[in-house]
Amino acid sequence: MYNPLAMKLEQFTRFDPVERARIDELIRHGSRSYARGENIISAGENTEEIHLVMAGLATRSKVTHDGHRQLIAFLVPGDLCDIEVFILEAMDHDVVALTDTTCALIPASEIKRLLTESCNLTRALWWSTMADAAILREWVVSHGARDAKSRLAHILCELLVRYRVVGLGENNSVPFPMTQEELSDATGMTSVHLNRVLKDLRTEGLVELKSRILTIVDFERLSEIAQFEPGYLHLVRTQRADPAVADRVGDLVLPTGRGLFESAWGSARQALGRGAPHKPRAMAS
Amino acid sequence: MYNPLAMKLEQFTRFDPVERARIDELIRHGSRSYARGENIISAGENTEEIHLVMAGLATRSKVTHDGHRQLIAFLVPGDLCDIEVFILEAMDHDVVALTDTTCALIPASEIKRLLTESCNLTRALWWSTMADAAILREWVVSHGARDAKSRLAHILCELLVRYRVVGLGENNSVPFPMTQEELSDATGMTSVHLNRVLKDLRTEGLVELKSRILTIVDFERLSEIAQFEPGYLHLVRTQRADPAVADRVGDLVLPTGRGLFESAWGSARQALGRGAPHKPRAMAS
DNA sequence: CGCGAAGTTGAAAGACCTCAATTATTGTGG
DNA sequence: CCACAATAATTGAGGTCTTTCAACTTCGCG
Repeated sequence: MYNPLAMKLEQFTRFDPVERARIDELIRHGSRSYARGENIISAGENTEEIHLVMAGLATRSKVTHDGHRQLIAFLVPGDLCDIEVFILEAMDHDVVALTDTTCALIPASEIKRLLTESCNLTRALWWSTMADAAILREWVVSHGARDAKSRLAHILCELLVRYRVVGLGENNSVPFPMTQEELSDATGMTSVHLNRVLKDLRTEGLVELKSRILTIVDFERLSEIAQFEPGYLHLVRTQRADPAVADRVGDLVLPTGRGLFESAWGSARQALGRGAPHKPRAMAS
Repeated sequence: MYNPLAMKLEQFTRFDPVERARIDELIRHGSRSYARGENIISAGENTEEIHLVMAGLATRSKVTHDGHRQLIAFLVPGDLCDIEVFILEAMDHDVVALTDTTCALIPASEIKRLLTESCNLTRALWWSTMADAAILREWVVSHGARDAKSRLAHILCELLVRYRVVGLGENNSVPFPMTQEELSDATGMTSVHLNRVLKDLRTEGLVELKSRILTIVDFERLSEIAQFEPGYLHLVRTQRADPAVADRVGDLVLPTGRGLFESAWGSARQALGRGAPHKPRAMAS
């Protein structure tokens, strides 16, 4: 059974069979499908069931007072939509299906039970929310400090890596069902300008985007333009992590030797005596 | 003893004397001072002690490949700098003192113990990280969907409220030790442009900013320009919260009746049968 | 009082937006 | 399977917001 949540959490830790069974159990309590454009959760709601994206693509979004919509995050399979309602009184934003999307519905009580029963799973869930926050920080950097081209390139790199982590997409292609208008709401520019910038990336032979499939032709150059340093995704494959999991995204490697998980602070970690990050094998595009 | 962490967490829950003593204990394990400009934590580090800002002002920051610095968050007294190193392998950004700052050093073991001992305190800490993430989301909205003037106004409103929560500042004035250059790195514009936009706010009689004190002269109009809806800060004062705590920020009320904690989804919550949010008393500026 | 850092201002260039029209693509009913 | 409508993508021209560069002024502090 395809369990993207488990695949994602395995980026952080290794599960024993009991824990793994526990995660599989989580997604068996029911599911629901949402049509494209439908709200999965709306601001102000406080659901009793946690939504886990199983298939499709969703987004967090807010609309400003003057009608400008801003997408705040993408939710790919394996992402939890609303774990915050555990603690916060209500959602402060909408979660919208960007394409037909199905979510597993996890009763809040199940999560609560898990939090009291398994330390390892609790840590994994915590990691998940912290990794989400790290992505959010990078979005702030993108929007505040990068120009349109770099910003677009960065978001494409992010999506590629995140899809690959949950086993979706082949080679350097991933599903890309959203419209340019939606992509422009994510990158904080007009759809007209996005179209022009995207055209630039296309004519430079960096990406292809047709029939809802994004193909990154030249990941190395694109990630240079994006200043994409995957370390912020915190996909650490520690000693706890399964080597087989590591291989799942292993071919996303910059031929220059800057691997997916090698980041700007690799040297710092070495200095701290924790060793350099694992360097996956290089491989042709 | 001034304990800004407790003051902040009391926005979310009420503590019994034992819990309160536990929080006071946390900040008694030692402290350290940092000069302005000094790194409190650097990217790549993985500290054994959690840093809690007790006085001063700090910021999370990242520097892009082309040398552009982006501030990602402000850390006021009561904010935890690096609770993520519990879970993540290493910090993915720097935490820098914007003015002379002192931090309490909380041994990680103390936090761990707290997490296993007190359910209420665990929830409170979790709330704290989720409220931080909510602020981050609003920063993305600000940078992606608001123009320079609105963006600046928004960040000033945020700082005012957050300072007030921990009992700092009087009336509508708060400490504001950062330079315009640093503020421009936060708002994602050049210092030149920031200077002009700030001048506009000043000449319109909305704010005053001199000798490191920010005074918000007309909070109502400023928050209109900012489209500031304080609900995103999740400073819910539930039944668990102490009314005395509520009063601490209670005078930050928009004279029009849109209170500090009333947000766009007030009506939605009502429709869901959970009642309207608590409406603090209105009061003159 | 003098020095360095921070704040302020002007003018011109560049990035991005707006508006509007055109073309391509997708989905649907016959 | 095709025709049609609706949606999405593309392009052009001109305007606005923001940046760049450089000079100048003010402030803080020894």
